Amino acid sequence: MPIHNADIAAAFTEMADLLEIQQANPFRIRAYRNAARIVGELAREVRAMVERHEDLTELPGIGEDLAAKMREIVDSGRCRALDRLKSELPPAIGELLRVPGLGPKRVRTLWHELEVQTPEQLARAARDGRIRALSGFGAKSEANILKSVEEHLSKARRLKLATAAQYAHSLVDRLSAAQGVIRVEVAGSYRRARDTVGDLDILIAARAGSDVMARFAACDEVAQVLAQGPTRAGAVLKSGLQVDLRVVEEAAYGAALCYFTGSKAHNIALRRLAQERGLKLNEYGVFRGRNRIAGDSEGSVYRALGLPWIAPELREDRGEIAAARAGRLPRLVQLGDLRGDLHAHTRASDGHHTLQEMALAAKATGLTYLAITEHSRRLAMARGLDPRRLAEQCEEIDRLNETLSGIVLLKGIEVDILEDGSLDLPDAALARLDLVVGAVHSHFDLSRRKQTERILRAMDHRRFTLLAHPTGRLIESRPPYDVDMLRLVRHAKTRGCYLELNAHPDRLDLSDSHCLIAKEEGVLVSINSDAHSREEFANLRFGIGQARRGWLAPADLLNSRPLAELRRLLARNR
DNA sequence: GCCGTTTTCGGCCCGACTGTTTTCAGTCG
Repeated sequence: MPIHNADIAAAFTEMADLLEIQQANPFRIRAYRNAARIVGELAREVRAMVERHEDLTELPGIGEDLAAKMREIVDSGRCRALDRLKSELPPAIGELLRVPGLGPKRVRTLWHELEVQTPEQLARAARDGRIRALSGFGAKSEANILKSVEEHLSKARRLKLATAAQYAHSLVDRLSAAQGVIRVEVAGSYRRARDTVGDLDILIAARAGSDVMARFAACDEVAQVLAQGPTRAGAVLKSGLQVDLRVVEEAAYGAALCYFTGSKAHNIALRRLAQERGLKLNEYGVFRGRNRIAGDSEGSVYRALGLPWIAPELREDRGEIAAARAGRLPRLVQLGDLRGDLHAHTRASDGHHTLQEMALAAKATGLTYLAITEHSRRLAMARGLDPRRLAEQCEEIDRLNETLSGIVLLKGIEVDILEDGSLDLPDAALARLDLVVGAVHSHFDLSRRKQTERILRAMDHRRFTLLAHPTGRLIESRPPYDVDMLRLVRHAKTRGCYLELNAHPDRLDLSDSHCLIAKEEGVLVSINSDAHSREEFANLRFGIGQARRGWLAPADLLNSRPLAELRRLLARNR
């Protein structure tokens, strides 16, 4: 089986877990965790780099040792150092570190004293009352551990960004109304627009004596308060979502926002930068000795470190600090940069509104053109169009365009890419369309080679313009199909076609790192809603968030172009 | 284990909260 970056990342994470339980040098552990993150987010396949004898130590955080381990994993599928560690420790003990409240020390104690090696054994030990007798533990710890391990076993999943947004809005409204509150903002991975969030981090600037903490604890959504101090609190909502609250004075708001937004890796890099300049950065500000020299706004914090402000979506320690230093941060795309949307459905297939209703909704969203792209006949479930119905819709669009103002409908199709890479409609049916959006809706489990070649072949079709949701993933429910994205991107470049960033919050496909590949290879991306109803144009904002995480600027997009330029770009490969 | 406009050795981010601790260790973010 070929080795993918995720396999290497998993091996390094396991190394870190096991080393942590062995109480190895914490910086060595960090090096493995850091490497796991770097490899996991890497746009290019390590396997391909090894085959081309590229120098892996060029990657940040990868030195001679880790490079050798990466080569070993690629070549043999194994890592002897990891095997050795696994032979010294119970095989699955790293899993215990995932239980909240347990760190390496406690896991080690539980293992040595009670022979606990799995979450199931941990739950049993807690129920039997054996944990409270251990030194450093007590009845309260035992109860907490039981609760967390039971939750862990029932698998608390991450929430999709759009779902978290609903809870976030309601909490922010509630907390804003508390006495003495000046500002409220959701920070964390939510603010960085990650596609899923594990918890909500809410930051509040408040005057002394504010009752916001008490208000928070008394919110009716709160199921359980986990921790509560004067400046910090944590709670679990009835929905299962965890919320962490932090209250700061106004003068420290910017530093706290920065700290609470993360990512952790970005924060560490910033603090190191502060150190180099003889400064100290914490959540209260930037300090020279005891003097706070910045902290009321994020801008002041970055300025004190000699940097321009960095957008939250870039704060992943993926080169943004170096780019900021060099004055080379991209001007990230914003919702207002979108001129149109190239993927939407109506009642003709599985949408809920008429052509006219969709056109007016798109116009109200601020768009100037909208491509109607129904499913093709193979997707019978979605009432996919055959050539006759497609021709009828084209005529209807022509008629409607004569009456519309401020918005132009484009004629398109979301045609199925069949298993062999051919398209689900004949050439003649596609010929009169403004664009042909191709999509994979079946045979998700082909081998990487077959899946890749299937899509390459579809791109070879002279009418093909845009690849919809390129990996087919459904967040938290269906993994992406196995495909060589770099090859797809390069082929799109030579064929003069484009890639979609599907903005539906269940998809967000292209992902952020795939956007980076497209940008580097010079292939334009179209951020499309895939709207099946008028309301779903609002999803475009999630696509914008993902595009910003992928460093995309307006110039990297297809649908930031005015209609005339778009038409030229669509015609390029005809 | 990585890294280097002081360095190939000696650093490596910083603080809050909990529980069990009588002064702090462990965990978390």
